[in-house]
Amino acid sequence: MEGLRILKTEAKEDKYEELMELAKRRGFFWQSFEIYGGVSGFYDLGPLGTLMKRSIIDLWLKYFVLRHMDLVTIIETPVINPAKVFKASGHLESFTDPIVRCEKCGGIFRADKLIEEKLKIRAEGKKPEELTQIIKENDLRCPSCGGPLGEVRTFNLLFKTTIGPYEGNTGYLRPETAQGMFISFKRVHTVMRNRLPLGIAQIGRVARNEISPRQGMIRLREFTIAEMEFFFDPEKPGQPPFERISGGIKSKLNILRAEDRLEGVEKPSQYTIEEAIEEGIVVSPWMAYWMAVSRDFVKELGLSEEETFFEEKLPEERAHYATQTFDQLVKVSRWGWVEVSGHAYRGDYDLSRHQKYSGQDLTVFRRYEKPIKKKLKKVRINKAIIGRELGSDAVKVIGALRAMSPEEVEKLLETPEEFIEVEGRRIPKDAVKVVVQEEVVHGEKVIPHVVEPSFGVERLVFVALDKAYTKEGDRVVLRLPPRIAPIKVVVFPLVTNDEEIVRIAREIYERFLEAGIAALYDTSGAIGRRYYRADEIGVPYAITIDHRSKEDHTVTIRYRDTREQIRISISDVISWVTEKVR
RNA sequence: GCGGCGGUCGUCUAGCCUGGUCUAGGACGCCGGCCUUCCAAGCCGGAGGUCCCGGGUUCAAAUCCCGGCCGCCGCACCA
Repeated sequence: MEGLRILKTEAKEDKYEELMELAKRRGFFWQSFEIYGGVSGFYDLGPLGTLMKRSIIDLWLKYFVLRHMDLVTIIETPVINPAKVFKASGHLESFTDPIVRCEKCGGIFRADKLIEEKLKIRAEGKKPEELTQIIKENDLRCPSCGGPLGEVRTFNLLFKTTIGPYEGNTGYLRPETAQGMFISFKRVHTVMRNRLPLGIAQIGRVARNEISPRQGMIRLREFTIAEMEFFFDPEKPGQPPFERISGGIKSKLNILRAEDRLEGVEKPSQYTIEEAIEEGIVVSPWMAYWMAVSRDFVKELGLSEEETFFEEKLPEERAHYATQTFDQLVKVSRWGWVEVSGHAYRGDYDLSRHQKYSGQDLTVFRRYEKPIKKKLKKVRINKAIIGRELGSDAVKVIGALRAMSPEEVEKLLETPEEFIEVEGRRIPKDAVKVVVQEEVVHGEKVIPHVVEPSFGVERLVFVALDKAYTKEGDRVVLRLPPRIAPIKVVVFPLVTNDEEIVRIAREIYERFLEAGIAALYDTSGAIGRRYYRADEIGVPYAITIDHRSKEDHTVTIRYRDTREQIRISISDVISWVTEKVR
């Protein structure tokens, strides 16, 4: 991670402290359980943070679901899952890290990694006791101080609970929403009239028992994920609707490839989506497509194209289910590049595993373009003849004949005799025939492949705030894009000792509320102070009612970012703002 | 988990080293009133503090000691 460290120092201006102070003071977010001293890895969203998060989720829905209603649908599934689910998904196995602690310096190490590195033997998947023994037998020491190592113990990142009053009935909180989509895939696929390709989206809370979460809102133990499992036929994936993304298939993605990273390259290169697909940089056209959608989506949060890129993960960095993974990184002031979304090619891993563990058929039917005619040999048994000849033994003999393949029966029939012998009984040759039959096959069963774009929503909130936070001298302005601003508009009477001005202001404010626009009404202090207050929480538009409003029924609209003002008829104000923030 | 630094009204902070003068001071913000002025910080008044938590030392603890929690930085960890 040498690269990351270098990039980290690049981010000079550290507005983190100021931003966190603002977030707390004005009510975007703060650490949870404050009155009990706080618990790391948990954050409350305040009034403004909650509204902002909802706006971001709406925007995500617009990009990933509503704009793709012909391809994508959305569901909600439980946070608590029975143990079976994560046995099947591999999380119970792979989400558990064996760790060992140095008794001298207290350093913590992945036990299996340590053994593999030092002894060059495979240690993955071994039990903690076995690992402890290997360490003892080979006298492995602490790699940083040389001290003795303790017992190997496991650490599982899944939160455990009990379902109902039965102790043995273990449940876990989901670490991703994905399993819900896999488990309900068949049902949704049916509901969607067997559509394929088919995206199933879900926005929901997940929990990961991180060892030591830091970095505030960036690494949480409980957070919201917005993700989609996009299912398609690997042989006939279909054509993604590239015309729906900004710039189409010729538009560019910033990608840092794994092979380049291994050679020490730290800067991403630009590839057109077409190139990325044709040159196999991204293994699936659909994966490239959703990466492009993600690029467009993140841009709407206020980040420029230079401030986001896709980093391909190295094999050892990938999750157990993925064959190719890209992280979408975004530049923030304090930590440099931060992951906001993951793009994994999950293949048929999840559906295959659930098919195996549940015993249910999770395949879809791939219809051939033209039905295929197949010539098949079949055994024809004349039960009447056998019945007449053998009486009560007939059932046994017929059963035996059925169990034989056509080829075996053909062999029996090769005898020169007039009869054949089955189960010790003779039956006439003409009771059994092998015929060649033509059958029409319309298709076959296949397990779809899956690509998954997955966003951490709280990170998006933080990243957007971090980007939006700017200062003009001492003046703080949150330059949030209007669509994700928690408060869309604020209404000010220029003065409060003029009844008519106040009345008009009040009336306009009421109309905003009626229209469902998040609006504020502020009369406290001088007008300049009120503008400042609004700028600080990112309200993009301020409506001021002044003396002229009484005469010509116009008001001013002030733009947050430029402080410019335009005059507009009162009758147009609501629709003007609505248009801008939708 | 380890090491370093830190935790005082809503926010930022003074005080801590050198225990008592702290009934914990200030600024901003907030609330009420005055003023009415288009880019915050005019006037008057007010509310607001478990000095992170627990224990110890002491006649006396925001202040010293121990343990814990939380935050930041570094190391480790981050399917």
